[in-house]
Amino acid sequence: MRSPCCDKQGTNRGAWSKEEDQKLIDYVRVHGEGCWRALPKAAGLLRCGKSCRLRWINYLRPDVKRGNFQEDEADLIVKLHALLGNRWSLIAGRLPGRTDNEVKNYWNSHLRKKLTGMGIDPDNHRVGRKVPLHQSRSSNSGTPSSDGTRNYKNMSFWNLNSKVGDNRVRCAGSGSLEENSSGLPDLNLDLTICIPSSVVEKNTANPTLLLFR
DNA sequence: AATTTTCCCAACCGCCAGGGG
DNA sequence: GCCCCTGGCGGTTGGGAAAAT
Repeated sequence: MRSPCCDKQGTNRGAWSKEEDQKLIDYVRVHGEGCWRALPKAAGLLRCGKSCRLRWINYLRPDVKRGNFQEDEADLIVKLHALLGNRWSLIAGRLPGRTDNEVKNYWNSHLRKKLTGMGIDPDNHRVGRKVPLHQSRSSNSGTPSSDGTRNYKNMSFWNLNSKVGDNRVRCAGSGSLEENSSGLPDLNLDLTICIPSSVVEKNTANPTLLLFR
């Protein structure tokens, strides 16, 4: 049994107060990010290091973009999710100022419903049929290695070059996912934003394009 | 206006990978 | 090669806000 990341006794939990936020901001400004385990004590916070890291990354970091998602951001998330699955950190990495938590929440609360309402299975991005997720967690979250463990680090070959606002999101690799064991065809996604809606309308035979009407 | 239900999101939890000793 | 520690990730939850009754 692994020991907890910190001593839960005597640590604050739940929502952060303004004072706590300020202490964390002040500390990181002076000392920079890192060494999260030691940070709470050094910064005078009664928080676990993990909690500090999360608070900083998801909320306090100066480059965090807050507010509603733009339409092109939502489109990009859907496209990247079709390609990468629940790889929120990778998806967020293509959305400047957005965090994985934010993307994940937005997906679960908005985009999932939106797709479902359009008759698209949000798990596999296909129209009108539910494909068994025999791979469980790994089925939509990365490329499982042969031993069943996640193998994210090997994903660099995707070499995605997205640029929100540049109308350009392209997978530099083959752009397709290999056929899986269920015999389903490749998604073959070309991640190009802002396809003229008139063009998309004519391509309803392509399920992936349905997403972006 | 009061109560209940639903929705959203910040925060937590557990697991995993990588690095160092 | 093994163990421990830390950072990072994705799934889940709890509580407040908003909407519905």
